[in-house]
Amino acid sequence: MRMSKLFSQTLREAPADAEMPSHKLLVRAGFIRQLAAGIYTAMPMAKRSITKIEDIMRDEINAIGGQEMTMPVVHPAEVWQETERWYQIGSEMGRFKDKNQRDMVLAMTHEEVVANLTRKEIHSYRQLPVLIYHIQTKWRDDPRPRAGLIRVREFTMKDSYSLDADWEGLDKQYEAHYQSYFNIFHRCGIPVISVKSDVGMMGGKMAHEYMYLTSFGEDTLLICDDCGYAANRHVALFKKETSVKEDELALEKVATPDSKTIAELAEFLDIPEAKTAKAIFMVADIPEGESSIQKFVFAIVRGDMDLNETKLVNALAASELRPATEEEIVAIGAVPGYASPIGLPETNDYLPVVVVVDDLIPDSNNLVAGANDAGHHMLNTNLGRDYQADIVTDLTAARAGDICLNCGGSFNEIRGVEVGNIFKLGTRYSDSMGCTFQDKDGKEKPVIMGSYGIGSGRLLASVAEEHNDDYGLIWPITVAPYQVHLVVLLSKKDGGASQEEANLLYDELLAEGIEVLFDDRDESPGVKFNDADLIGMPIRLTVSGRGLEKGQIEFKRRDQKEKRMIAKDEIVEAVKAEIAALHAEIQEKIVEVPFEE
RNA sequence: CGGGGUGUGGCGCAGUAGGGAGCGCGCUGCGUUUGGGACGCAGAGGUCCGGGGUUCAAGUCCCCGCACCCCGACCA
Repeated sequence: MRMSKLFSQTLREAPADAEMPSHKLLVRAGFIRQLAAGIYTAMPMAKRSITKIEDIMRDEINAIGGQEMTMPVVHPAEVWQETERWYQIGSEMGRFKDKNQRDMVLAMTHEEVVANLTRKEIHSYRQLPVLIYHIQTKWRDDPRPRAGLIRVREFTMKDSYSLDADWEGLDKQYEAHYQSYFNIFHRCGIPVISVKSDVGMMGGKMAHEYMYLTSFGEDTLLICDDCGYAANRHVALFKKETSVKEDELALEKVATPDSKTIAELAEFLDIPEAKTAKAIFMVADIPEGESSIQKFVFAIVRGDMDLNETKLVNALAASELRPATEEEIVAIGAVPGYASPIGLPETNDYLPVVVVVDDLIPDSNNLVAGANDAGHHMLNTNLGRDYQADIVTDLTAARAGDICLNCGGSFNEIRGVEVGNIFKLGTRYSDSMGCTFQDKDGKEKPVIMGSYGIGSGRLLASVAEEHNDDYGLIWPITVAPYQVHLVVLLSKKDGGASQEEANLLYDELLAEGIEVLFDDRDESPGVKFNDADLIGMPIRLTVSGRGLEKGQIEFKRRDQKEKRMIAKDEIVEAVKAEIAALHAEIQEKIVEVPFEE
């Protein structure tokens, strides 16, 4: 490709709205352009990289038996109603009506379509197992798109779906993906770890996320350096230090002016935060058949702990959970800032109340809690005696320094970007959509499903995030839009010899099947070199009068400082050898990763 | 959805006290230059986010919207 014809330009300065290095560089280098919040165009060079990433995905998924297809982006609402996700998912789902006023959905993912196909196509155990996949656009109207391509609303994802006759089959396909996903990320040049995750809106039995670790990541992970336990903060389990059980003391109401927060309260009473009970108020939607009921949730954790909302959602089997407003707190008869389940009216006109208590509370007695009276708290509150819980379960979020449940080591907290995930769906979709087959024994059984996704744009951004320096991007050979950046330095002195030589070399490289970006623009050397560094192709060749005097061409790897002068008639071979070497370097990173439950 | 911020040529920004729409880069033409974002000369390019209002006069003051960014919530 001649840069003089390339449909994209580099920018000297990044737009003010970019913060992450990958975002700034992808924009500056001319790879991406924004159309609206979370909606981007992939410019020609980004498109080439994405195609390479997707070809790696194809290669790996084909290798474990995948069959590529294409499923629609627009779905009739009916299939989403059948699985009830039409009702469970809120504003994140793109909905519109077609010209006949039929409800339609923009695909967020494709379980419904797969299930719809499965029930039509799969009738016998003889047709199983199956692995199908496609690479397709998704729309998720995220409340807060951010960080360039990392978190967007419209994106392309490779999603595969496994169909099996039994659970052992699912395990096999799940574990095959487990390794093949590592291969995909390693071939793209990024290190990842797998962590246990919440199943979220997908439903199902087991899930892993693949995390690319970076301080700019949006997910918080807890990692035990001792035993290797790694989990998303949403689900991380940890060993709670139980307090020594004390004798129950008498309930006592005390004045605690201006002590609305736990910190203020502990300070005022001069007690540790662990001796207080923190109440968090939420309103939950809990599905019941095709509709759902709202409940007011009173969540209680010890004052020194944080509520983990994912754990709360799972405990309630809620479809939505949001903080309660002050008005709502008042409406159930509690006093904001001084609320607790003690002395709440039995009934209220607003919503039914559910009290959910962390499993540390039954062992922690004589805690200070709100008195439901402005400026007052209760001393020595005890679960069971002073108030009752509807649910007692693990509700708290693990933090750095917490104790690993497996080995007693302590957790580190790190940030990561989720670049892929795998789910054991089980029969969640088969049951609701009636995907059954006749087994060997003649009985009708539900198809066992799994689903596995990787976003290609997010992966591209992660590669850019991993591979850059102060001057620009540094693409791994497997993902680079072009393998070689050919620069010609123009000079009138040489009578156009450099230009002529560069043209010849360009044609020769192309004839050898090498992908070349040729900077044939009438620009000064500084501009060309800076652009070459910014765009970041793995190999740079420079044709100039200076080198040609000795019959040589300059050769430089983007990820290395040294430059080499190579004889003109050896340059093509040298480039081919270096490309092979770069591939070999990537190849070394592709390793087997033992599957961990 | 809460909190914070920003909207002025393509990009980055300035715009004092309410009165002239500017600067740097980029872009066009001509010339000189050519190994790390060159130089000279001449140019083009603006609904100052939108809508109301105040005023003789609004980029600037007031009201109402919208968009985008950041933190949180949520989410793959």
